[in-house]
Amino acid sequence: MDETIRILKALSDPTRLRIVLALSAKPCCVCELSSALELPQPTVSRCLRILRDAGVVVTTRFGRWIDYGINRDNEFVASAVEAAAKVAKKDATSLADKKRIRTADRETICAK
Amino acid sequence: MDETIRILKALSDPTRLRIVLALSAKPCCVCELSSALELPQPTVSRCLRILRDAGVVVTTRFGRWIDYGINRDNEFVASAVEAAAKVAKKDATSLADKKRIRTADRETICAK
DNA sequence: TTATGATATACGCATATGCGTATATAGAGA
DNA sequence: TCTCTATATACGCATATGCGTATATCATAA
Repeated sequence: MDETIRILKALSDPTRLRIVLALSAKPCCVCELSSALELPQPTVSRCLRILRDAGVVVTTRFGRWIDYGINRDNEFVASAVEAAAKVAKKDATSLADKKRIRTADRETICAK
Repeated sequence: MDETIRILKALSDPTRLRIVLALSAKPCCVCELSSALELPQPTVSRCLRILRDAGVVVTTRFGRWIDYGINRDNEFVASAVEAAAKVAKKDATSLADKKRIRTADRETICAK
């Protein structure tokens, strides 16, 4: 139950839920999120740390980047994210975020 | 999305989730919850206020008591509670709570 | 092995949260 | 209408949380 609370707590912050919903569209790295959601890099990094500690997201390294993705292996996470994504289909911010995430290209973003 | 955040925030507290899981077994009043979960009455009342404001629970008056129940009309609430209940099936506290809730009798509790 | 760049952490601050204790309110029943 | 009692709120306190700014870390690519 403690784990469930930690997951709910992690999801119950606007910035973090925004990130989670973006990740549910496509796994991506800190810089892509930071760019697409227009959030400072430390903010994104901190949010992801909390989400990771709670077991909401998992990481995979791809060369110089670390990809974050939804931890669908966790049943509770999977159903909670799915339920939230359903609601988010009517949310302008989330829709715009997803669009920008899909077209985000880290080669371009990071080469600056 | 704001509503979703409010629901998640309301659920992401141990005491409140405990109450919600108990209510998912049987709608009941403040004094029954207070007695069955062994929590001070103001604590239960405050928790229920927050859950109600968030739209997680709804109230019905029955004579001198006010029954609180899960607001299953809200899709997100319904799926979140269902998912949490699934996890709670393996939780000792929650199982014990439910058992006490089912046998709780407010006539006895309140007549003291 | 070193430099670069992606990611993570530290620190400080303002705000939010949860609870215990005491007290108020409001509706049912007489 | 008045009383009783189930429920709600007030207040104070200790703790937790989120973010901006600055800086540290560390794996990769050269």
